Amino acid sequence: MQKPKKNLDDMLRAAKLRPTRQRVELAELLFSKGDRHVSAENLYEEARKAGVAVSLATIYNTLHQFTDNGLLRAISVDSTKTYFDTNTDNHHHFFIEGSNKVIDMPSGFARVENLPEPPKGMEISRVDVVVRVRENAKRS
Amino acid sequence: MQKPKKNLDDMLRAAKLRPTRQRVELAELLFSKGDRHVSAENLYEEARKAGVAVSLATIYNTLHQFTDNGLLRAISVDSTKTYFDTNTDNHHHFFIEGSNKVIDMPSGFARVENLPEPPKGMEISRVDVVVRVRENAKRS
DNA sequence: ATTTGTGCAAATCGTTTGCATCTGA
DNA sequence: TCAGATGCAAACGATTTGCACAAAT
Repeated sequence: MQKPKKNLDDMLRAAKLRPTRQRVELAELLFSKGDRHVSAENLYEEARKAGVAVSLATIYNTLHQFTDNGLLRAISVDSTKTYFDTNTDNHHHFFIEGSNKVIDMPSGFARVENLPEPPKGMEISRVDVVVRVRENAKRS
Repeated sequence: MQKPKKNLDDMLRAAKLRPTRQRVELAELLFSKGDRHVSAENLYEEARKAGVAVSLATIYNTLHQFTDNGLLRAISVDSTKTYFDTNTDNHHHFFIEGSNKVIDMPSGFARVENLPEPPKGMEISRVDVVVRVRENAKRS
């Protein structure tokens, strides 16, 4: 289910964030088009194209605030960039080596079985599965 | 150094790398103490303390060469740093949030079931599982 | 009016690169 | 010898930060 635009303000308020112009506009970009994976640079470009005036610093701030407040999820694959996932449900990812792309795996797939006990005094906060894929070896 | 390094030399040769002084000494640091996870900065420090003369650039080069040749494995958890694992077998990791530590999970644990088909034209190169853990919420 | 957020540029941090100099086979 | 390695410093790219200004409540 999609987060309707009417409720962007509420969504932000619920996340204890003031619905400022930038945050609302970025939220709209992020949450009105289905699940996505964006990098800061990405979103910055997109905002520019959409005529949304925001600085890169604010993009970073906003992405982190959204993440800290559960609106986004940061995913770390092996590129040097951080990607943010608008889908905060439990699901995993494909990572395309070479093009450094991240693709959602349909949820329900890649269940992890037989987890060991976490170290003493620790609790599991999250389990991430990244399936690295590469182009099939070509034998033309 | 008294202990013959013949085995290290051979390991490097087998990996198609010239057994230079730096590479042999770094290999010794890396592979003579059981499984470890090091960052470039880490290893640099350790080398310095051990009186091994290497530049940071060479550390990076060496880590990557070792990785490219199957002696090491790069792991990416969500910190901004890259860690290298001396255990190249199939196994997964705990990541301690807060202290950014990486811990090996005994191999055989964390089997991933029900993997979806990779995208068309792609083949799976590796499956990584990272179990993020944090200190238990204290309820005292 | 206060508090909180934003923009900009400079600063940081991990990592990479260019290039002159060495070194192992 | 001489291709391949190394060291250094400068270059880099992503991200963060300091601080004056602007906007939300």
